Amino acid sequence: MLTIGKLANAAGVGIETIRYYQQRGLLPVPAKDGAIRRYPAALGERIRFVKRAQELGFSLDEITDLLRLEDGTDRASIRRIASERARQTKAKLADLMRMQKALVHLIDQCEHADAAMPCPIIATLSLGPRMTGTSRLATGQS
Amino acid sequence: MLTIGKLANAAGVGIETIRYYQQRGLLPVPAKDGAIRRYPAALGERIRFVKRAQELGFSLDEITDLLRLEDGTDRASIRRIASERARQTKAKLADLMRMQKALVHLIDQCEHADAAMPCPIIATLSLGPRMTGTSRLATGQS
DNA sequence: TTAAACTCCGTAGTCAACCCCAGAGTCAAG
DNA sequence: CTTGACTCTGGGGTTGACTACGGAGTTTAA
Repeated sequence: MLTIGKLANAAGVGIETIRYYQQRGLLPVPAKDGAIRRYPAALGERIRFVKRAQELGFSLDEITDLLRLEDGTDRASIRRIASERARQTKAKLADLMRMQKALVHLIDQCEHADAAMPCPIIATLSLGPRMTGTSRLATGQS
Repeated sequence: MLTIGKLANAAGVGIETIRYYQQRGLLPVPAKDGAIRRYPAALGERIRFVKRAQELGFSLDEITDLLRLEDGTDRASIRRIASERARQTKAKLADLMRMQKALVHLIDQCEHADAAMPCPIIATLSLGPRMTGTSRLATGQS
């Protein structure tokens, strides 16, 4: 049994992260032992589960779902969550690739265009997207 | 000269977006004509400039800089901003590609693994990243 | 002329995933 | 028994790009 600080340290996160995960229902809030709560060391694994899932792009909401399926028996549900993530990652990839292509193209044009002309980057932004790909790019961030 | 509503409509944004851009210094605040401000129709172009730059992934801060270089004469500065954006986009692309690759791999494993075994997706998240790529993935979103 | 629609300005809320702080209490070492 | 490191609870702040709200004044169409 660890104090919250030791647990945080062992799992490589901040204390606030643990408290936040408790609020979100990702981690249990253990009963108090006196005035202070004691955490099973095994919770470190759970925290690392969350962190690893985050590295794959899962949101805490999705990870909450994954944790409910943690026994690994409902593979269809798990796959559904992972597939949805893969789908969204793929979409974002497509967006970014279009952006990257357009950027590289513009920079290249700017480098090789006549020095007397106004900058092709500004010109393109001013006049509208007559760029290499035409489809709508995501405006948002995420 | 347009009212703010007409300008917003013409530029395809909400009124609040215009006010926000004014706060950020992306758009001027015209003097009042009586109790109401009137906007030159040409500001629509400026708004569309911002929106197009956003589609390429530029932040409003970067766009503020681009607007200061709007005359297109300082091509080196413009290229520096665009190149930095291209660099970051590229980095994010690399991250996303690693994620995507890992996800697809896991989903595939889950689909083809012995039904008696626990789900490989959960197993991988539980045991640690022994995945196809080893480098650190961005934890954040953005 | 009166009602609807619009404008002004400022503030506050949204989303995600935390981080930081204050003040009081508590625990372990010396 | 004191000191200092830790914990508790509750709150607010951060980032980016907005969106929503409220109440008062104003303009415009019927």
